[in-house]
Amino acid sequence: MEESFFVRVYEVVKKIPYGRVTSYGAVARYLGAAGSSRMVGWAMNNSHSYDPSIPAHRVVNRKGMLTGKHHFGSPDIMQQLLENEGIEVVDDCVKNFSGIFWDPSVELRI
DNA sequence: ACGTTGACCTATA
DNA sequence: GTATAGGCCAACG
Repeated sequence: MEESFFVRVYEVVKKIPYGRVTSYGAVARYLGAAGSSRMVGWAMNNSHSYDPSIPAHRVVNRKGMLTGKHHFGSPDIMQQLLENEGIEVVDDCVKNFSGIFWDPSVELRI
């Protein structure tokens, strides 16, 4: 299975449970590409080209801040989607981030 | 083809 | 504790 790094990211992101969020670094580390967190961001950028259904809104940066909200077509979509799942978002930052944080390298345990 | 940018993270000063 | 630098790999100009 020679799945590209991007595809790997998509698979993990789609496995994120409801009402949970994760960070780019966590996904990158789970894929064994710790340090290449930027590639995860690029993967999200191309996510619409592979699978538009990818919940990229559940992926935020280390601070829990919605850094890529501007890439959803409208900067409000990401926050709306998160709030729709019961996630409180204030000032473009996820509340109780550590509480709803979902780490694939811990939950999936590879 | 080269240079810069990019939805980031970690480390050092 | 805040600021700056480095690194990672791929795509865009």
